[in-house]
Amino acid sequence: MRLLKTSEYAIRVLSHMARNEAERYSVSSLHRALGIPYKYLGRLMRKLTKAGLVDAARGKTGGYVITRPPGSIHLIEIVEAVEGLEDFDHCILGFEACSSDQPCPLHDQWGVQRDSIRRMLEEASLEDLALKFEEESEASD
Amino acid sequence: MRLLKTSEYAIRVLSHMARNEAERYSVSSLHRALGIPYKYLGRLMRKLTKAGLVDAARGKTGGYVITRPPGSIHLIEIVEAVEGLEDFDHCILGFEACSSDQPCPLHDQWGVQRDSIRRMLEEASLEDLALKFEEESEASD
DNA sequence: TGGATATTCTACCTCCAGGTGGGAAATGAG
DNA sequence: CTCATTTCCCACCTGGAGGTAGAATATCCA
Ligand code: SF4
Ligand code: SF4
Repeated sequence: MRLLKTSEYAIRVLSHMARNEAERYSVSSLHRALGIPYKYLGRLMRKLTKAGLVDAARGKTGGYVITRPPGSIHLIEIVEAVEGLEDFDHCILGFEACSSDQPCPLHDQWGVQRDSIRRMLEEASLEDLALKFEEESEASD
Repeated sequence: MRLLKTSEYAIRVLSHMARNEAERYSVSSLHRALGIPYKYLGRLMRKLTKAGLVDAARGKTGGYVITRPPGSIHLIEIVEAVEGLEDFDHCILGFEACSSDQPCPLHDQWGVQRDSIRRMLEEASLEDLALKFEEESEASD
Protein backbone atom coordinates (compact mmCIF):
# COMPACT_ATOMS: atom_id res chain seq x y z
CA MET A 1 0.00 0.00 0.00
CA ARG A 2 2.53 2.57 -1.10
CA LEU A 3 3.81 4.06 -4.30
CA LEU A 4 6.90 2.72 -5.99
CA LYS A 5 10.03 4.18 -4.45
CA THR A 6 10.83 5.67 -7.84
CA SER A 7 7.46 7.47 -7.89
CA GLU A 8 8.22 8.88 -4.47
CA TYR A 9 11.59 10.04 -5.77
CA ALA A 10 9.94 11.69 -8.77
CA ILE A 11 7.41 13.55 -6.65
CA ARG A 12 10.16 14.65 -4.30
CA VAL A 13 12.36 15.95 -7.09
CA LEU A 14 9.62 17.76 -8.95
CA SER A 15 8.25 19.34 -5.79
CA HIS A 16 11.71 20.64 -5.08
CA MET A 17 12.09 21.98 -8.59
CA ALA A 18 8.72 23.66 -8.30
CA ARG A 19 10.26 26.13 -5.88
CA ASN A 20 11.92 28.03 -8.68
CA GLU A 21 9.95 27.43 -11.79
CA ALA A 22 12.63 28.82 -14.09
CA GLU A 23 15.85 27.58 -12.48
CA ARG A 24 17.86 24.79 -14.09
CA TYR A 25 18.70 22.05 -11.62
CA SER A 26 21.60 19.69 -12.25
CA VAL A 27 21.45 16.07 -11.19
CA SER A 28 24.28 16.61 -8.73
CA SER A 29 22.53 19.52 -7.05
CA LEU A 30 19.30 17.56 -6.77
CA HIS A 31 21.27 14.62 -5.44
CA ARG A 32 22.88 16.79 -2.79
CA ALA A 33 19.65 18.50 -1.81
CA LEU A 34 17.37 15.48 -1.72
CA GLY A 35 19.58 12.49 -0.92
CA ILE A 36 18.51 10.40 -3.90
CA PRO A 37 21.25 8.08 -5.29
CA TYR A 38 23.13 10.03 -7.94
CA LYS A 39 23.22 7.52 -10.76
CA TYR A 40 19.70 6.32 -10.25
CA LEU A 41 18.46 9.89 -10.14
CA GLY A 42 20.09 10.51 -13.51
CA ARG A 43 18.13 7.68 -15.04
CA LEU A 44 14.93 8.95 -13.44
CA MET A 45 15.44 12.47 -14.80
CA ARG A 46 15.91 11.04 -18.26
CA LYS A 47 12.59 9.25 -17.86
CA LEU A 48 10.84 12.41 -16.73
CA THR A 49 12.34 14.17 -19.73
CA LYS A 50 10.92 11.62 -22.13
CA ALA A 51 7.57 11.93 -20.37
CA GLY A 52 7.66 15.65 -21.08
CA LEU A 53 7.52 16.73 -17.45
CA VAL A 54 10.92 18.38 -17.50
CA ASP A 55 13.20 19.85 -20.13
CA ALA A 56 16.88 18.94 -20.36
CA ALA A 57 19.88 21.01 -21.44
CA ARG A 58 23.40 19.67 -21.74
CA GLY A 59 26.69 21.38 -21.23
CA LYS A 60 28.20 23.58 -18.59
CA THR A 61 25.12 25.63 -17.77
CA GLY A 62 22.78 22.75 -18.43
CA GLY A 63 20.34 20.94 -16.19
CA TYR A 64 16.63 20.27 -15.89
CA VAL A 65 13.72 22.63 -15.66
CA ILE A 66 10.01 22.06 -15.25
CA THR A 67 8.16 22.46 -18.53
CA ARG A 68 4.85 23.71 -17.15
CA PRO A 69 3.61 25.83 -14.24
CA PRO A 70 3.71 23.77 -11.02
CA GLY A 71 0.05 24.43 -10.39
CA SER A 72 -0.84 22.59 -13.57
CA ILE A 73 1.18 19.46 -12.87
CA HIS A 74 -0.75 16.98 -10.74
CA LEU A 75 0.70 14.01 -8.92
CA ILE A 76 -1.32 11.50 -10.90
CA GLU A 77 0.58 12.51 -14.01
CA ILE A 78 3.91 11.83 -12.31
CA VAL A 79 2.81 8.47 -10.98
CA GLU A 80 1.50 7.51 -14.39
CA ALA A 81 4.79 8.45 -16.04
CA VAL A 82 6.85 6.40 -13.60
CA GLU A 83 4.84 3.29 -12.73
CA GLY A 84 1.62 3.53 -14.67
CA LEU A 85 -1.87 3.32 -13.21
CA GLU A 86 -2.68 -0.33 -13.83
CA ASP A 87 -2.47 -1.26 -10.16
CA PHE A 88 -5.28 1.15 -9.33
CA ASP A 89 -7.79 -1.17 -10.97
CA HIS A 90 -7.31 -4.52 -9.36
CA CYS A 91 -9.60 -7.02 -7.64
CA ILE A 92 -8.72 -7.52 -4.00
CA LEU A 93 -8.93 -11.29 -4.46
CA GLY A 94 -6.62 -11.17 -7.46
CA PHE A 95 -9.22 -12.33 -9.96
CA GLU A 96 -8.86 -11.19 -13.53
CA ALA A 97 -12.45 -10.10 -13.74
CA CYS A 98 -15.64 -11.41 -12.19
CA SER A 99 -17.49 -8.35 -13.51
CA SER A 100 -20.25 -6.74 -11.52
CA ASP A 101 -22.85 -9.48 -11.96
CA GLN A 102 -22.44 -10.74 -8.44
CA PRO A 103 -19.92 -8.47 -6.77
CA CYS A 104 -18.56 -9.65 -3.46
CA PRO A 105 -19.21 -7.45 -0.41
CA LEU A 106 -15.76 -5.90 -0.71
CA HIS A 107 -15.91 -4.96 -4.37
CA ASP A 108 -17.56 -1.58 -3.88
CA GLN A 109 -15.68 -0.69 -0.71
CA TRP A 110 -12.37 -1.50 -2.31
CA GLY A 111 -13.31 0.52 -5.37
CA VAL A 112 -14.20 3.51 -3.24
CA GLN A 113 -10.81 3.42 -1.54
CA ARG A 114 -8.90 3.22 -4.79
CA ASP A 115 -10.94 6.02 -6.34
CA SER A 116 -10.40 8.16 -3.28
CA ILE A 117 -6.64 7.85 -3.50
CA ARG A 118 -6.74 8.40 -7.22
CA ARG A 119 -8.78 11.55 -6.77
CA MET A 120 -6.30 12.84 -4.23
CA LEU A 121 -3.46 12.34 -6.69
CA GLU A 122 -5.50 14.04 -9.39
CA GLU A 123 -6.21 17.10 -7.27
CA ALA A 124 -2.83 17.62 -5.63
CA SER A 125 -0.42 19.72 -7.67
CA LEU A 126 3.29 20.44 -7.38
CA GLU A 127 2.42 23.94 -6.25
CA ASP A 128 0.81 22.47 -3.17
CA LEU A 129 3.95 20.56 -2.28
CA ALA A 130 6.49 23.24 -3.18
CA LEU A 131 6.13 25.12 0.06
CA LYS A 132 7.29 22.05 1.92
CA PHE A 133 10.76 22.83 0.60
CA GLU A 134 10.38 26.57 1.10
CA GLU A 135 10.28 25.92 4.83
CA GLU A 136 13.41 23.83 4.72
CA SER A 137 15.37 26.40 2.77
CA GLU A 138 14.59 29.07 5.35
CA ALA A 139 16.57 27.04 7.82
CA SER A 140 19.42 25.70 5.73
CA ASP A 141 20.09 28.18 2.93
CA MET B 1 -1.69 0.60 -5.09
CA ARG B 2 -2.57 -3.02 -4.65
CA LEU B 3 -1.81 -5.84 -2.31
CA LEU B 4 0.92 -8.34 -3.03
CA LYS B 5 -0.30 -11.05 -5.37
CA THR B 6 0.40 -13.55 -2.63
CA SER B 7 -1.85 -11.63 -0.24
CA GLU B 8 -4.60 -11.74 -2.82
CA TYR B 9 -4.07 -15.47 -3.16
CA ALA B 10 -4.25 -15.91 0.60
CA ILE B 11 -7.50 -13.97 0.91
CA ARG B 12 -8.95 -15.92 -2.00
CA VAL B 13 -8.03 -19.27 -0.51
CA LEU B 14 -9.23 -18.49 2.99
CA SER B 15 -12.50 -17.01 1.76
CA HIS B 16 -13.09 -20.21 -0.15
CA MET B 17 -12.29 -22.35 2.87
CA ALA B 18 -14.63 -20.25 4.98
CA ARG B 19 -17.53 -21.82 3.12
CA ASN B 20 -17.24 -25.01 5.10
CA GLU B 21 -15.61 -24.20 8.36
CA ALA B 22 -14.91 -27.82 9.23
CA GLU B 23 -13.94 -29.31 5.87
CA ARG B 24 -10.35 -30.25 5.14
CA TYR B 25 -9.15 -28.83 1.82
CA SER B 26 -6.17 -30.33 0.02
CA VAL B 27 -3.77 -28.17 -1.98
CA SER B 28 -4.81 -29.89 -5.19
CA SER B 29 -8.51 -29.23 -4.60
CA LEU B 30 -7.81 -25.59 -3.82
CA HIS B 31 -5.62 -25.38 -6.89
CA ARG B 32 -8.38 -26.80 -9.06
CA ALA B 33 -11.09 -24.60 -7.56
CA LEU B 34 -9.20 -21.31 -7.47
CA GLY B 35 -6.63 -21.48 -10.26
CA ILE B 36 -3.63 -20.66 -8.10
CA PRO B 37 -0.34 -22.32 -9.23
CA TYR B 38 -0.13 -25.68 -7.43
CA LYS B 39 3.43 -25.59 -6.16
CA TYR B 40 3.30 -21.96 -5.13
CA LEU B 41 0.02 -22.53 -3.34
CA GLY B 42 1.63 -25.31 -1.34
CA ARG B 43 4.26 -22.94 -0.07
CA LEU B 44 1.63 -20.34 0.76
CA MET B 45 -0.43 -22.85 2.76
CA ARG B 46 2.65 -23.74 4.76
CA LYS B 47 3.11 -20.06 5.55
CA LEU B 48 -0.50 -19.70 6.64
CA THR B 49 -0.05 -22.77 8.83
CA LYS B 50 2.95 -21.27 10.57
CA ALA B 51 0.97 -18.05 11.03
CA GLY B 52 -1.72 -20.08 12.81
CA LEU B 53 -4.50 -19.21 10.40
CA VAL B 54 -5.01 -22.79 9.23
CA ASP B 55 -4.30 -26.22 10.62
CA ALA B 56 -2.53 -28.90 8.57
CA ALA B 57 -2.98 -32.68 8.58
CA ARG B 58 -0.88 -35.07 6.51
CA GLY B 59 -1.78 -38.37 5.00
CA LYS B 60 -4.58 -39.71 2.88
CA THR B 61 -7.41 -37.82 4.55
CA GLY B 62 -5.27 -34.81 5.31
CA GLY B 63 -5.49 -31.22 4.18
CA TYR B 64 -5.98 -27.78 5.62
CA VAL B 65 -8.76 -26.41 7.78
CA ILE B 66 -9.41 -22.95 9.20
CA THR B 67 -8.49 -22.75 12.86
CA ARG B 68 -11.05 -20.15 13.94
CA PRO B 69 -14.60 -19.10 13.03
CA PRO B 70 -14.53 -17.14 9.73
CA GLY B 71 -16.30 -14.24 11.38
CA SER B 72 -13.36 -13.76 13.72
CA ILE B 73 -10.65 -13.71 11.03
CA HIS B 74 -10.18 -10.27 9.52
CA LEU B 75 -8.34 -9.48 6.34
CA ILE B 76 -5.75 -7.34 8.09
CA GLU B 77 -4.50 -10.43 9.87
CA ILE B 78 -4.00 -12.25 6.58
CA VAL B 79 -2.22 -9.33 4.95
CA GLU B 80 0.02 -9.00 7.98
CA ALA B 81 0.90 -12.69 7.89
CA VAL B 82 1.81 -12.59 4.20
CA GLU B 83 3.42 -9.22 3.50
CA GLY B 84 3.45 -7.33 6.78
CA LEU B 85 2.00 -3.89 7.37
CA GLU B 86 5.12 -1.75 7.05
CA ASP B 87 4.01 -0.22 3.76
CA PHE B 88 0.91 1.24 5.40
CA ASP B 89 3.03 3.82 7.18
CA HIS B 90 5.04 5.54 4.52
CA CYS B 91 5.65 9.14 3.52
CA ILE B 92 4.38 9.93 0.02
CA LEU B 93 7.67 11.67 -0.77
CA GLY B 94 9.68 8.68 0.40
CA PHE B 95 11.30 10.50 3.31
CA GLU B 96 12.30 8.45 6.32
CA ALA B 97 10.64 10.82 8.72
CA CYS B 98 10.14 14.54 8.72
CA SER B 99 7.83 14.16 11.72
CA SER B 100 4.82 16.39 12.16
CA ASP B 101 6.71 19.61 12.94
CA GLN B 102 5.99 21.07 9.54
CA PRO B 103 3.87 18.54 7.68
CA CYS B 104 3.46 19.12 3.99
CA PRO B 105 -0.07 19.68 2.69
CA LEU B 106 -0.37 16.05 1.67
CA HIS B 107 0.74 14.49 4.94
CA ASP B 108 -2.69 14.44 6.57
CA GLN B 109 -4.61 13.58 3.41
CA TRP B 110 -2.31 10.68 2.67
CA GLY B 111 -2.59 9.48 6.25
CA VAL B 112 -6.38 9.54 6.07
CA GLN B 113 -6.32 7.39 2.93
CA ARG B 114 -4.00 4.80 4.42
CA ASP B 115 -5.99 4.64 7.63
CA SER B 116 -9.19 4.25 5.68
CA ILE B 117 -7.90 1.24 3.80
CA ARG B 118 -6.44 -0.20 6.96
CA ARG B 119 -9.77 0.17 8.75
CA MET B 120 -11.52 -1.59 5.89
CA LEU B 121 -9.14 -4.52 6.17
CA GLU B 122 -9.63 -4.57 9.93
CA GLU B 123 -13.40 -4.67 9.69
CA ALA B 124 -13.87 -7.10 6.82
CA SER B 125 -13.94 -10.75 7.88
CA LEU B 126 -13.78 -14.01 5.98
CA GLU B 127 -17.45 -14.53 6.75
CA ASP B 128 -18.24 -11.48 4.66
CA LEU B 129 -16.37 -12.87 1.67
CA ALA B 130 -17.47 -16.49 2.00
CA LEU B 131 -20.79 -15.96 0.28
CA LYS B 132 -18.95 -14.86 -2.84
CA PHE B 133 -18.07 -18.50 -3.33
CA GLU B 134 -21.47 -19.76 -2.27
CA GLU B 135 -22.91 -18.12 -5.36
CA GLU B 136 -20.36 -19.71 -7.63
CA SER B 137 -20.95 -23.17 -6.26
CA GLU B 138 -24.66 -22.94 -6.97
CA ALA B 139 -23.80 -22.76 -10.64
CA SER B 140 -20.88 -25.14 -10.95
CA ASP B 141 -21.23 -27.83 -8.26
C1' DT C 1 1.66 -54.64 4.93
C1' DG C 2 1.59 -52.06 1.16
C1' DG C 3 0.35 -48.29 -1.68
C1' DA C 4 -2.13 -44.14 -2.54
C1' DT C 5 -2.55 -39.49 -1.07
C1' DA C 6 -1.37 -35.87 1.49
C1' DT C 7 2.02 -32.25 3.53
C1' DT C 8 6.83 -30.88 3.86
C1' DC C 9 11.51 -29.49 2.40
C1' DT C 10 15.27 -27.89 -0.49
C1' DA C 11 16.93 -26.20 -4.47
C1' DC C 12 16.51 -23.83 -8.43
C1' DC C 13 14.52 -20.46 -12.06
C1' DT C 14 12.69 -15.87 -14.15
C1' DC C 15 11.50 -11.13 -13.91
C1' DC C 16 11.82 -6.51 -12.32
C1' DA C 17 12.76 -2.55 -9.02
C1' DG C 18 16.47 -0.37 -7.24
C1' DG C 19 21.28 0.72 -7.54
C1' DT C 20 26.31 1.14 -9.38
C1' DG C 21 30.10 2.04 -12.80
C1' DG C 22 32.40 3.53 -16.92
C1' DG C 23 32.51 5.96 -20.26
C1' DA C 24 30.70 8.97 -24.78
C1' DA C 25 28.73 13.22 -26.53
C1' DA C 26 27.23 17.97 -26.16
C1' DT C 27 27.99 22.77 -24.83
C1' DG C 28 29.08 27.07 -22.46
C1' DA C 29 33.00 29.54 -19.99
C1' DG C 30 37.72 30.93 -20.16
C1' DC D 1 40.52 26.07 -28.97
C1' DT D 2 40.30 23.76 -24.60
C1' DC D 3 38.41 22.09 -20.76
C1' DA D 4 35.18 21.45 -17.16
C1' DT D 5 30.52 20.42 -16.55
C1' DT D 6 26.61 18.56 -17.94
C1' DT D 7 23.23 15.05 -19.95
C1' DC D 8 23.15 10.63 -22.13
C1' DC D 9 23.75 5.57 -22.89
C1' DC D 10 25.43 1.06 -21.85
C1' DA D 11 26.19 -2.99 -19.12
C1' DC D 12 26.15 -4.98 -14.86
C1' DC D 13 24.85 -6.21 -9.92
C1' DT D 14 21.54 -7.27 -5.89
C1' DG D 15 17.33 -8.69 -3.45
C1' DG D 16 12.87 -10.16 -3.36
C1' DA D 17 8.31 -11.76 -5.55
C1' DG D 18 6.40 -15.24 -8.07
C1' DG D 19 6.89 -19.81 -9.93
C1' DT D 20 8.80 -24.69 -10.89
C1' DA D 21 10.98 -29.49 -10.00
C1' DG D 22 11.90 -33.46 -7.34
C1' DA D 23 12.00 -35.96 -3.68
C1' DA D 24 11.29 -37.03 1.55
C1' DT D 25 7.96 -37.87 5.09
C1' DA D 26 3.55 -38.87 7.40
C1' DT D 27 -0.89 -41.22 7.44
C1' DC D 28 -5.18 -43.48 6.23
C1' DC D 29 -7.36 -47.29 3.80
C1' DA D 30 -7.80 -51.65 1.62
S1 SF4 E 1 -16.62 -8.75 -6.89
FE1 SF4 E 1 -15.01 -9.23 -5.39
S2 SF4 E 1 -13.94 -10.97 -6.30
FE2 SF4 E 1 -15.11 -10.02 -7.98
S3 SF4 E 1 -13.72 -8.52 -8.95
FE3 SF4 E 1 -14.89 -7.41 -7.36
S4 SF4 E 1 -13.55 -7.53 -5.54
FE4 SF4 E 1 -12.83 -9.13 -6.96
S1 SF4 F 1 4.92 15.95 5.99
FE1 SF4 F 1 4.95 15.35 3.80
S2 SF4 F 1 7.12 14.95 3.38
FE2 SF4 F 1 6.91 14.91 5.62
S3 SF4 F 1 6.49 12.75 6.16
FE3 SF4 F 1 4.50 13.75 5.89
S4 SF4 F 1 3.99 13.32 3.74
FE4 SF4 F 1 6.20 12.98 3.93
